[in-house]
Amino acid sequence: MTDRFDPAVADRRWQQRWADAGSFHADSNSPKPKSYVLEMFPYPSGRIHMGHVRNYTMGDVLARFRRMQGFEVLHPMGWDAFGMPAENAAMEKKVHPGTWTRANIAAMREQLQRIGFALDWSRELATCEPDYYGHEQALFLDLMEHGLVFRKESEVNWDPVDMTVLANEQVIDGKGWRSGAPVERKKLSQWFLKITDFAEELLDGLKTLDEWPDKVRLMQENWIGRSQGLQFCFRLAGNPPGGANCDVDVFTTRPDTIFGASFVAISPGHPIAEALAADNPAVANFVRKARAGGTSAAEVETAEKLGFDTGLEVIHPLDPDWRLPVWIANFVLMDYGTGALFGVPAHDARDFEFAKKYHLPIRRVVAASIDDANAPVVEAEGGDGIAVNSQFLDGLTTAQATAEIVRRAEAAGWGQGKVQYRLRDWGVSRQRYWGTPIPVIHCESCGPVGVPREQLPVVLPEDVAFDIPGNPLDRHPTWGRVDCPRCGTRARRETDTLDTFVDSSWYFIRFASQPTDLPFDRAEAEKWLPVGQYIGGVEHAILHLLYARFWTRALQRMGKISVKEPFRGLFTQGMVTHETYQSADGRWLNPEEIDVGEGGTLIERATGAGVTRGRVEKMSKSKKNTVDPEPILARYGADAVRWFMLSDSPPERDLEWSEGGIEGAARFVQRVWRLAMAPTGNQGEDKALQRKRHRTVAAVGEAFEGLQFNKSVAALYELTNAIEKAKPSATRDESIRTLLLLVAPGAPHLAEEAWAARGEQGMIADATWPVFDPALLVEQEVTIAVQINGKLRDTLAAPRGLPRDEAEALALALPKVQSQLNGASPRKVIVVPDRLVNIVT
RNA sequence: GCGGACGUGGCGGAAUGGUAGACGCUGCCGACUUAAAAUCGGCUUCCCUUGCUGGAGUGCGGGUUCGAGUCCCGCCGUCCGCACCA
Repeated sequence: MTDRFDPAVADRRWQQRWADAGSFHADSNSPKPKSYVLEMFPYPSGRIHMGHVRNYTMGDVLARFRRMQGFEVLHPMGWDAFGMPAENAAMEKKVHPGTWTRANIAAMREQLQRIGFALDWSRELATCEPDYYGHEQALFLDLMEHGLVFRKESEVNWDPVDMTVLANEQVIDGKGWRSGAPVERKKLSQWFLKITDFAEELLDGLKTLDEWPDKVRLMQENWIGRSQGLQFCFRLAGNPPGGANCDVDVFTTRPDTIFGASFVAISPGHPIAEALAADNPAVANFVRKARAGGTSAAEVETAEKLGFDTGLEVIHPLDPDWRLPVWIANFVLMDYGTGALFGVPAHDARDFEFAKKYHLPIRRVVAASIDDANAPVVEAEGGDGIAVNSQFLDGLTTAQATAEIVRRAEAAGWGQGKVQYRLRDWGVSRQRYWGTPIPVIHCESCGPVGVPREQLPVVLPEDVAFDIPGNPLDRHPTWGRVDCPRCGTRARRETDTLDTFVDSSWYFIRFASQPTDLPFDRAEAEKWLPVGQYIGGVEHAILHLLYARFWTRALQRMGKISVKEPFRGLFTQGMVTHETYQSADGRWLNPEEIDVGEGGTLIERATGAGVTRGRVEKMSKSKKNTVDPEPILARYGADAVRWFMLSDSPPERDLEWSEGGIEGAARFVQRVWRLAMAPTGNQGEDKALQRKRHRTVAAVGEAFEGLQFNKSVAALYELTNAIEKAKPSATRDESIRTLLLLVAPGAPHLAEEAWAARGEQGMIADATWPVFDPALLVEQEVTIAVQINGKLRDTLAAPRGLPRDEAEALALALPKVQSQLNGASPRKVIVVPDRLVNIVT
């Protein structure tokens, strides 16, 4: 028997055995209870990074734990394989995006297998393959047929050099992130999914997700942004009474401040503004200027409020003689509410700033009490209070006044209560090649028509070139030329592709069931769904998780599936971080570029200049602080790397990579191995160790249930320490066996190798999770703390269940207590059985 | 600006209102060894002290309680999300 565990041999051996035995194959027809464990699937960038390793190790531990508990486990893996990096690679390296992507997938699959994850590779999928995206196209057609898809002109960030639409994150200081060209705003006809139809449902559904982090639920709640208010109409002054009864529609959450209005502001994109701009150069000029402003947070923060007085006036709905000027203002958003608002400078910070600048009236209509009606307004007061200077509302609370105005507006017909959402419909058009083709054909006479289902999948053409910017699908000579499926005349294929977030909105359903002729088989998918535990980065807290929830609900509404929420449990894990180094002139440096100089100072090898130790940050190429998992795996083996990922930090927090940490994990692997190699067949019972064993089984199981892997590691270290200190006994042999079972989810190769070496039957991957006896969890001998006035003075050993009065007597008899009391008798004695005695003087 | 989380040794972090610092990392001392590695034993919150005893201690200031890292109030700091959403 070797005295060292050799991962170089053992890792491969067991990975092969598991594969040969099909150990992690998920059987949909198994009679066992089902458990679906899923980690967010990776983008195939080319190499696995430490973040992946941490994410997938957590899921793997849970999956293996569930199997040992007797569940039929679905733990699949796939590839979020469409997206821009493949096209960038195509442009830079002259390789086809598909070639690049598939090579990356092959490399990363190999890396994942090298770490020994318990994955069902038979269900592997890649979103860039027609056998995946073809089904997605079918689902898109379903959504179209149910009225959940529409086409709309919308403004996009357009990069005129790369000839493509950019996401907001890709616009840096007003310039395209790749080309550096100033980004233009351009109106394009784009495809949208009606996620706003589900706003209320998605919001309400959050309440049912009690296994999600509060933080994520709150973020989604804010993102959906429900607000209740009043939508009402202003009539333009001078319009004939019999004309249109609504000229300017506005929305407000503060109807109670209606008597504080001093202007109406409309967005530069508002139809009235556009109409005025059409024949008034001054207006056109202003509109152009107002729209030029950037959308970044910093620009918005510092942007000056700009306004243009149109000269138009509207009539106050509650006073026909009261006229309000209509301004065009740059801070009014066209795509929220109605694109118009009434300004109440006294009670809204933006309106206040605007009114100050353009010398508009500032009129208090809310005060702390009716007596403060004429208190000066020095800054906008947005809070609730008592209505003042508001005619019939005077004296009412904000809530009462709001209700009263809504009631009157509805009764008189000039407005009505309304719920407004911040959530926008989901624009899914991308002017890119490497994505799912939108299955639509544009016909001159029939309009956009869905591709007939028998023609699916609409496959991306392979013969494309990336030597010139823009979407190769647009300039492909034949791909776009098709006949209209409805009238047969010459038509044109849609060349936009779908946002890759669509691909990731249903992959977890396809994992559960993958027939060839359908996106999924309902009955089979429902055996597994919802995902029991989903694990991924918090950066997806909003977009991906919201889109997947929407998609699932849309499928449910269309009668394709009965689950409403795709992910029952969600866990957002922290990042893997590492220290950083910067040169004197601010360049990030690799640790290899640094020498340690005299007195421990850091010196840049190339220049001899000083180096500063930067903050510990998320591993990233730009900060040069990445650690490639591959050489670490080669050096320490899969189990040590897995173990380190579980140790040290609570999983929801960041984990700092350290050499010491991985060394410690590797050391533990060898300690367990040495224990496992100890001779068996010993006699005798060790009661203390027996209790420790049972307590550890309980503690590790509980920690796994709560995904508190760092606590499971600590408990296992304690058990290991206890076994090492114990003398040989039958209990000790049994404890070592238990240790292997408990370690198996985290360090499976070690556990298998030791299991086999000890002559145990079968693979430990198929073993049953140990049970514990609750009666053995409590010690029979307890240590009771003895306090005087809450300060610890001594302890005393006592049998468990010692009566209160006996505990009190024992405590009072202690010499230390006697000397502290100095003859005085205690005023009061608090006894907590088996825990403590507190003597109050 | 709005919303949220967090603050405990040299470091990562444990602690149902009941012995703060489990467990790990680092460091120091010792054993084994020709030596090194590996391994094993011990110490490692701070202050006074030879040691024992003692005192202080969970960001800061108050409060509730026999008892507070934990609960309440007010500050300070760090991090995260959203952001002209009417």
